[in-house]
Amino acid sequence: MDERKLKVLGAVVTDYVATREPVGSKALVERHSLGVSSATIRNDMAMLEEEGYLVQPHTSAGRVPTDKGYRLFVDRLATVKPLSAPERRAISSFLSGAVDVDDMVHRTVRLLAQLTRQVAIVQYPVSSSATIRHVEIVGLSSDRLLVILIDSTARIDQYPVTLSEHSEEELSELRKILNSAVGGRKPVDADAALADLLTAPGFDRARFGPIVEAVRTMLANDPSEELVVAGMPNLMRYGASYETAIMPVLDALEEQVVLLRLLGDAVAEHPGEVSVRIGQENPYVPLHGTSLVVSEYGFDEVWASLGVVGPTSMDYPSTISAVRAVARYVGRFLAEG
Amino acid sequence: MDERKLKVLGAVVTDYVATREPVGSKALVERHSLGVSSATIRNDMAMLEEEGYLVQPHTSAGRVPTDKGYRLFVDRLATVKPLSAPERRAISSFLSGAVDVDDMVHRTVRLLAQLTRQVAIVQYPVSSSATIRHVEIVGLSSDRLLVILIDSTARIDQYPVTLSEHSEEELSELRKILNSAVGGRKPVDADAALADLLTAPGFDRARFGPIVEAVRTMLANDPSEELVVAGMPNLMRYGASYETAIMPVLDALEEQVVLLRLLGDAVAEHPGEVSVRIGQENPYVPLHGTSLVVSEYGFDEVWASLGVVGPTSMDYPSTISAVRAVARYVGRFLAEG
DNA sequence: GCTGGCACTCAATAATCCCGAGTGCCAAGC
DNA sequence: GCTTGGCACTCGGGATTATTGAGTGCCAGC
Repeated sequence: MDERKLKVLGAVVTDYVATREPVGSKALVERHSLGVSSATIRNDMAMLEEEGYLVQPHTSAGRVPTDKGYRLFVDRLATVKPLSAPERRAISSFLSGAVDVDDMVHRTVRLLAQLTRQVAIVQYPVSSSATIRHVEIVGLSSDRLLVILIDSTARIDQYPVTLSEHSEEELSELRKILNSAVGGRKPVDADAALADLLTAPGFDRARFGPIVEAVRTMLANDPSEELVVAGMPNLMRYGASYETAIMPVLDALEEQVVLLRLLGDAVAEHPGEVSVRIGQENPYVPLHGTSLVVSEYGFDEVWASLGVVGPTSMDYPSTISAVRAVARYVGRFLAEG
Repeated sequence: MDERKLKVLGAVVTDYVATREPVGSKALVERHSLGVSSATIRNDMAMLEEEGYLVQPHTSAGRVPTDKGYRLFVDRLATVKPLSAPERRAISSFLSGAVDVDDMVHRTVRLLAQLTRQVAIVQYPVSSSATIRHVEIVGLSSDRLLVILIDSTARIDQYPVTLSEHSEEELSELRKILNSAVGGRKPVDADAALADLLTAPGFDRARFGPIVEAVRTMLANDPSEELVVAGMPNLMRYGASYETAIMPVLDALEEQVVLLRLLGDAVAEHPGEVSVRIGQENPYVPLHGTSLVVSEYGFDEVWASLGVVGPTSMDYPSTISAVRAVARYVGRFLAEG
């Protein structure tokens, strides 16, 4: 592809993203030093349109990039736009205040939404090597208990159980049994151990079964299937119409399953780097009008993904670098514990 | 005030809420059986306008209720609109699935947003009689500990602490000390007990001080200052302009302090019932274009508030009864544990 | 292969017209 | 003294038309 044509495409994308209005040949030569006249640019643009990188909303209007155009722009033109020093500081200080993983995820998603001014999504980090650290049983009242599960990544889960007439000794005994059954094990193994325990001779299943089941329920909770979303108000920033642009995104955001698959797919395609899905490249039809910018994050055996959803006419260089930077910082933060 | 004039005001409010368009005398006699002619209605409407209950957006247009008009409507006319059976079932089943307080708050706020199709806000319930139930210390790795605090309402808080070279015996000992210091106590008393503990002879402050401080930090976390918001997308439902209607609400929702005060004020004014703040009655200026419908909820010594924010032209009867119903159901749910 | 020139297109803006919903007022009627 | 039908009047908003100008494609000349 012609050197100048690439430059023209880049200029069209940049201007369109900035103004959100079709850009014409004259405006282009004025705003960019292309060294040729507008007539030449017109010819180039006509060719770019033939090749499917640009379209005219209507005759006698400027050009707008197509998904294909954005794609080429992202692949060949988008130079990484380094974050400003204040932005780096903001990321760093925002995240360093996090007190636990839960807090970190929430801080991250808000940070990302604020940085990119778009809708941000963060998946809970999941450690393939997480092990159960402790099971605790606490009496709340005469017949209500709270069963608590803690894993090596400081994740805590709780589940209420009703059990009449229990003594502190009983609970203490049960606590020991449970901890020796699941302590240090991975969730799957711990679950198997509990299944064995239920049928073990001498175990009072009728009485303590519910507690064991509570633990098994919590073991089955997979944090990697949780995600947090922020920045929905940013959707309104674009004058986009409710029907065509906002509703589909809102719907998609409700469907955690869909989002998880989208994130997973994107990450799988370009592991280790920021991956971009533009408009129709998206496997989920209602989001054909929007783009995803996704990255995985984590360290060692703890990995998950994060990203943003926005209009195809987003500022890719900035968004990509923001997503990348946040992913790196969060990874580093996780590594430091 | 004249019987018929009240009826006219009510009809104007109802029609305006339904259509969002100024309502005229003719449409009024057609849609409501008022038993008089449009000319008479015109006279009544002119008087209502003089008295400040209605306004004309411009000459030769229908009338629109003022804040004062809505106020009279709410105070004197709004008959409680009972919820439909399906709605009751929805509330009941939606809430009964809640597994703990945290879950319940989230379910409640989503339920309320869905029911009223507006932005819902729920404050975390706070029990003035909550007592500390248990302190647990769990080792995560050789130098990382997790300190966990559980109270009688099943609320769990966690805090990470770094402590090199600790033995299981040490921790066990410390656990006993801490639990006997705070167990069964209210947060304030527990905090005092820990303050004493820190200066007690024989306590290795240099070594265990950070753990005690972690507990004290958690004791200071006041859940009543937390709130959850849902239904922001509903803001877009009204064709309201971004600048005048949406931005102020979004801003307000970011300011937890403001929201807490608004909820508190509203509840304080009408304890025990649903209170309504219409437009300019609102002490917070940016929300002068919106109304709040708020109720307290809880049982015994556990109380908090919940409510919705919406345009002044909301459907007050439905909204009020939805808020009331949800508040009652949640209160009942809390009472049942 | 680039450029200036030129005729052409067409969305968006402005200008204009027109309609009818809605009003206020009044005189007549119950 | 209310209520009512009648009537002249107002004026926002929708439809229609005119105007503008940014932008294009094409072409002949450099």
